[in-house]
Amino acid sequence: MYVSYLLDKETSMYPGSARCSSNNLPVQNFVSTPSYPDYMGYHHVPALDTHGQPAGTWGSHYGPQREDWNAYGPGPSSTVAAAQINGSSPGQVSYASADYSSLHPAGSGGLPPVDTINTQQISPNSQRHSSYEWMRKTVQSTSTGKTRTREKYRVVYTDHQRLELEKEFHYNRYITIRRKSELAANLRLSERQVKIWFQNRRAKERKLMKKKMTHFDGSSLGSIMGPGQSSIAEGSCKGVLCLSLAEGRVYSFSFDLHTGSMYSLSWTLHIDLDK
DNA sequence: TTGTGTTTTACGACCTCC
DNA sequence: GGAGGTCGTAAAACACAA
Repeated sequence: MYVSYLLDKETSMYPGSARCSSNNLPVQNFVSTPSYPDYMGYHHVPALDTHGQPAGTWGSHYGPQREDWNAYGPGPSSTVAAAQINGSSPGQVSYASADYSSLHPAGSGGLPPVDTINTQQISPNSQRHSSYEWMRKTVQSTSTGKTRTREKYRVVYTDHQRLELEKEFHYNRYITIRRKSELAANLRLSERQVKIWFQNRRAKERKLMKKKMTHFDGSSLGSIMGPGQSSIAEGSCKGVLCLSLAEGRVYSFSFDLHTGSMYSLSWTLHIDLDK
């Protein structure tokens, strides 16, 4: 098990999204990249790769929940529970998907009938969606043949869906086919939606990292450095040094060569508690 | 309230890999 | 050839200042 500690003296460098300020569940503020500046260095833990197991909770997959996530209430303890508490909006419920249909054949006992779910019970966001009948089917919206929903083409995922996706992403930036299937079933999304969400999430991370690097010295460092590597941006007085001082411990220092003093310090510590 | 900028879903084009 | 990757982009959803 890895424990990651993050210290960032320049918090302004990684402002959290204020997007959810009106929500009770500011999901992105604790799981998005800004909160994990060393996301790219997050190590996959094979020992915990129990993705082949039946879909369960974050806890069962990854051990104890992060304290940060407690505010979001207990995670689903089973597929059914997930469906019951994920606050699936009418939008998700009604989403027409071949993947979803294959996972949830009519009459199967896995999930309660859509109509029996109180879709307003968990997510504050759900209140935003009054009616999504338009999502029941897609139409060829344009002469180009593009498949779009009748009037709109994008649903807003519930906080719970985002949370679970973020947790999965935090664990592994690339989702396995099996895990994708489980997650899709748990969150009542199609596998395609999960796949695209991960693609978009990786794109977001790259964007943030690029932004971070640009902010760092006014020019891109070009790549993410691994342990033992260092880099000084050309024409810049600032640099970054990544050191692997001890097995399992990675320190990343940012410094200002102009003054010779640290202008900021951030480090990440990975400890393999199983060793 | 409204205008504007940002973020979030979703898609198409193109590429690589098996 | 299909699946899944990145990249770029459209448009809805959202936040927030004026």
